[in-house]
Amino acid sequence: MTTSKKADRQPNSRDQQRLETRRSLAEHAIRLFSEQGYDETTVEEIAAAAGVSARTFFLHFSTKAAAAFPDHDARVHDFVTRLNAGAPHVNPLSQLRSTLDARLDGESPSRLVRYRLLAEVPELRNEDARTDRDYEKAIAAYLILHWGDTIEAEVRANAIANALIGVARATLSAGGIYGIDARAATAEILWRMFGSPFDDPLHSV
Amino acid sequence: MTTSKKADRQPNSRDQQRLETRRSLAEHAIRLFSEQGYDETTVEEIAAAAGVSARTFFLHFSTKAAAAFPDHDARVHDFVTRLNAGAPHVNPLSQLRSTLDARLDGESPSRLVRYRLLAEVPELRNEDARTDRDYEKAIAAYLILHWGDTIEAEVRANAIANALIGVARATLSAGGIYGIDARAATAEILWRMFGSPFDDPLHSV
DNA sequence: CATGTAGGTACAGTGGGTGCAGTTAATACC
DNA sequence: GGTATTAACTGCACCCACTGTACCTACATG
Repeated sequence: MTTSKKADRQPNSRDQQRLETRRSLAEHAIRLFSEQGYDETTVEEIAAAAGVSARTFFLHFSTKAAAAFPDHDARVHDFVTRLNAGAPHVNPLSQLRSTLDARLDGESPSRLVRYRLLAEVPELRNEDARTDRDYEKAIAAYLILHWGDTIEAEVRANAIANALIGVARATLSAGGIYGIDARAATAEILWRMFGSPFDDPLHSV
Repeated sequence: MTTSKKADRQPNSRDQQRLETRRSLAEHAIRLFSEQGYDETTVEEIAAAAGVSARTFFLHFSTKAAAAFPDHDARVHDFVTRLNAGAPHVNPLSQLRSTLDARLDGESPSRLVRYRLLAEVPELRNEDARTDRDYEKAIAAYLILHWGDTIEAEVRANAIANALIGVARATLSAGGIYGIDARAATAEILWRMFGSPFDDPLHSV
C-alpha cells in the first residue's frame, strides 16, 4: 500500500464521482421533502431524481432521513476537534461556551433554511433530535474527560450537555422561523438567564 | 346517546378486555425487548405472545416502539393537569418547578427498570427522546400561556422547556443505571448549579 | 330479541432497509 | 501497455413495520 489511511490519498475521479452522487442525492432529497412532504417522498423518487438506483441511495445514507443532514458527521467531528483544541488550562466550561458560540455564529443563511424545514416537518424534527444526541455525547465525553470519570461527574456532564443542546435547538429553530440571531438568543437565555456558571474573565459581559 | 363522552361510561367487559389486551401486549413487548433485544423482536412475536394477531397490535400502539411506553399519553395528560392546577397567582416557573419535582419524586422503582432499559437500548432511547418532545411542548405552551404569545416569550419558553427536559432525562437515565435519586440530582444540577431563576419564597433552600 | 357497534381477524399492499451476486470502469502495479 | 484490483453502482430477492379494507363475532343496549 502506498498510503496508510485512505483519507490521506489525493482525491481522484472516483472520489469526486462519489461525492457528486452523494451531493446530488442530498440536494434532491431536501428539495423533494420541502416541495411535497417527507412521507410523500419515496427513496425511489429521490434516487431517480439523482439518476441512480434506490440501492445506491443506501450506500450513501443509512436512512431516508439522513439525507436531510448530509454533513452531520463532519460537523460533529469538527465540533469535537474545536472543543479539544483549547489552551491546556482553560476552564472546560469556558471552552465549551466559546466553541458553542462559534458554532452558532457560523450558521449560514442557507443552513437556516434547513432549520426552518426542520421546525415545520415533524418527521424531520424527530430525526433532528436524534442527531443532537451525537452532540450531547460529544459534550458529555469532553466534560468527563476533564472532570474525571465518576458517577457524579457523568450525571452532571450529561445533564449539562442535554440542557445546552436543548437550548441551542430551541434558538436555532426560532432562527429558522423568525430569523432571529441564534447565538444572541442562546447567550441571553442560557448564559444570562440561567445565571451562568460559564462566566469567566475572558467572556464577561 | 346515553352519555356525552365515552369516558363517562361505566367500564364494561369490552373495555376491560381491551385494556387487558393492551396491557398484555405492552408487558410482552417490554419483556421481549429486554430478553432478546429490540431489533430481534418482531411485532408478530409480541402479538403471538399476547395471543392476538399482528394487526391488533397496531390497533393499540401506533408503532412498535410505542409499546415500550404504554402509559405515556396518560402521564403527559396528568402532567399538564397538575401544571395548570396551581394557585392563580403563583409564579409560573415555581409552579413548573414543583410539578416537575413531584413527577420526579413519584418515579417508582418499577419505572426505573424501564429507564435502565431505555438507557441501554439505543432504539428505545431514540423513541424516548421523541416522547420527551410531548413534555417540551406542554411546558412551552404553559409558559407561553402565562407570559404572552410574543416571539421572545416563545423562544424563551421553548429553550427552558428543552433544557429542563434534557436535565430530567439525564438524571432519570442515571437513576435507572446507578439508582441515584433523580429528583435530588435534578434539583442539585438545575436549581442550584444553574443559579436558578426558579427560586421563590416557597422553595428557598 | 333485535340491532348497532367495538374488538378483533385475514389479506393484500406500500415502502424502508439489507444481503448478495454481479457488472463496469478507474486505478494500481509490474 | 497489459493485467489484477478495487470502488461505485445495479438488480433481485427478501424481511419487517405499518396501512386500508372488508369481514366476523360477541357483547351492549333499548
